[in-house]
Amino acid sequence: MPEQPVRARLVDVAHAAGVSKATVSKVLNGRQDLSVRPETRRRVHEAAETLGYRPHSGARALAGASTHALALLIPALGNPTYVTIARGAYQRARELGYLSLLAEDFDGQEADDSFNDLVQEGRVDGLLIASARPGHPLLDTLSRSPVPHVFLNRSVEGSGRNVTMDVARSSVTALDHLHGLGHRAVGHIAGPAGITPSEVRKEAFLRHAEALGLDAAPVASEDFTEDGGGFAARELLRPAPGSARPPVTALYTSSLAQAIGAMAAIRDLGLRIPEDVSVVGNDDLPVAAHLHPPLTTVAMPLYELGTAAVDALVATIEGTPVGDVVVPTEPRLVLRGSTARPAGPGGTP
Amino acid sequence: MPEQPVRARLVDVAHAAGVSKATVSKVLNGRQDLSVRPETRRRVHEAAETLGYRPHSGARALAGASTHALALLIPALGNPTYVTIARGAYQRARELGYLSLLAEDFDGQEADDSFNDLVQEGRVDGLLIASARPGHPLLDTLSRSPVPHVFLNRSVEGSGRNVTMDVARSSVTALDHLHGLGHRAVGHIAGPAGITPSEVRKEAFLRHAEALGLDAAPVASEDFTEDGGGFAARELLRPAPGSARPPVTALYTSSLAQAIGAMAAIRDLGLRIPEDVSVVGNDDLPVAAHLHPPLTTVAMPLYELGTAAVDALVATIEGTPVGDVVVPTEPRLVLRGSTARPAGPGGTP
DNA sequence: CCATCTGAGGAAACCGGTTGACTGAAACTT
DNA sequence: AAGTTTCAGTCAACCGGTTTCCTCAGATGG
Repeated sequence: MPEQPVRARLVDVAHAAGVSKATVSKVLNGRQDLSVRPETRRRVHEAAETLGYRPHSGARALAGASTHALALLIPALGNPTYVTIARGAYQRARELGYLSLLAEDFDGQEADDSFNDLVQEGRVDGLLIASARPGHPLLDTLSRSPVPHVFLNRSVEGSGRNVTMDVARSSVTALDHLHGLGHRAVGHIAGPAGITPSEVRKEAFLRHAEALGLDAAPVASEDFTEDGGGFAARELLRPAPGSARPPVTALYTSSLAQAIGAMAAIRDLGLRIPEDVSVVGNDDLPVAAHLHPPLTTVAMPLYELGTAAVDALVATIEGTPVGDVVVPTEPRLVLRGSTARPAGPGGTP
Repeated sequence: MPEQPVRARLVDVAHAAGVSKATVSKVLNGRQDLSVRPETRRRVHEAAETLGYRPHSGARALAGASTHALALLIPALGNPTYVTIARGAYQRARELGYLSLLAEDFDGQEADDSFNDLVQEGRVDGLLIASARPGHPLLDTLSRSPVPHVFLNRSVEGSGRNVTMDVARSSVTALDHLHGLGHRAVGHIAGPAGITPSEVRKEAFLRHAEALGLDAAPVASEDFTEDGGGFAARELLRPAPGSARPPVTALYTSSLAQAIGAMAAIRDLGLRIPEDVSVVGNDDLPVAAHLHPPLTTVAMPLYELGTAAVDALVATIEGTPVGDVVVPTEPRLVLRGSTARPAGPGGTP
């Protein structure tokens, strides 16, 4: 039976290794302000190993050191985008000796619940915040409190703590694809106003649409949900007065959920995908391949966003903040069945 | 400025209220082994309030008391089923003065990572385990360790710690619906073998199929994923040698993801939903309404499962375990467009 | 009138780590 | 040979709570 029924404590390890608590603590934490013989060091590690020693996080935190825990605050658990981010964060945190916890920071919540529960009660050393939005009470709290934190995905201008992806590039990638297929009128279903990636994606879309010389590039802003996507799709596809056909031949959405909602709406309108309307979604998640038709998406480096955010946060915790970071991996187009050449006046191929 | 930049500690509250640390601790924890004047009690609460006092969880844990935190272990973050469960758990935990953390307990992980990180390091008082499966290393660890825990959704026979839903009833509900529409050959896409709700659902399906006198009730077991559902659907719909049409007119799936995969497969086979094949899924989540066609589901009381599990765990932590629990709320049929009368030899309506 | 009881609250040990100051021995200086 | 460094590690205070005895004043009892 290799494991003890009771937790091994620091003094147990010290006793087993024949040294003092202080020595064990310093050795295990790899402090260099102490000189130990290699042989002693080895004995300590060995004793810790065989006893299955794990430091009590509370005791550590109390003693002024770190809890070695971080928390990732996400706006909606149900949004699969964050699953990938969370996995990246968890994995990287583990590699750095931290534990990454997950908390939903939803709107209905009391102002600072998560902050109080996690930070005020001393459970974590820092926050990865993916739920920032203008006016979020948390932002105010943070400005008055010295807790290390970074913003990921949704950034806060001027904070110098933003970890983001090249969202503008994703609009360019999507538009290039549609343009290459022959589309000359493309609608964009954007996310809510005020949320950074929404804004950036939208502006990049408009800019690149102009650069490509598109005939039309209307935008509708809605929630990141299925309903939002459906609603926006109906708006963008409504024929102009006097016309019989929709003003655009393709839609590019801000989220995968919006794409799902948009596809349902398109069909409700009696239109076919991709024959009448092509659809490109953002974020490549497993479900995209199982839609009908399978959805062409722009795959964002979500996993890397998680790892990069942890790197930035840990650096901040350790006193060497790194400033704003943009994940270097470029968005990548994943081609599936929801996009095709438009059936223009020129005739179907 | 109502909030201090630095955390208020117990002694600060004590000082502000003009009493000792001991008194504050006892008053705030509502211990009755101490008699205090109502007026003193009021002063203490008031001081704690104005100082925004929050006890340091680590200090608490160290002093032998509880951390007031629980962890919910789920097998897959991406599975939206658990989102609803997690919300129920979080909310109920909060009402009981606990914090519910979320951890993914995935297969690729080192044997007992979550256990070590959360329990061994003293971060939580108990575990809500939704990721049990036969042979899971965690089960072994738990049997050697006295950590309070309950199993939810997936149960462990004989543990006396299972919190489940009336899964058998969901099969009955689904079958009754299909039978009522006139279906006489229904296939069931079950979950993996060995996982309790899968087994129970499958057996209830077979039993009730026999009770209804169905002509055929084949079952295919696959993963809870889209791919699993697609694979199983192809198998169940394969015409018998010498026949041209599928052997069943309806499919009942174990998970929502399976239903999505099955729908894609059905269409790939050139069949229509619901004209050729009706589909009923388990678990009613937002996306079900946005599929094409919208999916008829059996809504399980997931939120209640989360709250009930927390109730059971907290009871266990406080020394009064409650034994196995079945959530009383009954599964409910949510009628949408994926089910219809079968187009039998008797002709389409 | 002194002993006892009860109500209201306090003193201090303790939980398991971390950390800066300190010590004893050996090695090196001069 | 005495003083100074360096090495290798130890001591003990401290973090912020909880909990187990205590104490002390006033009320009660005989």
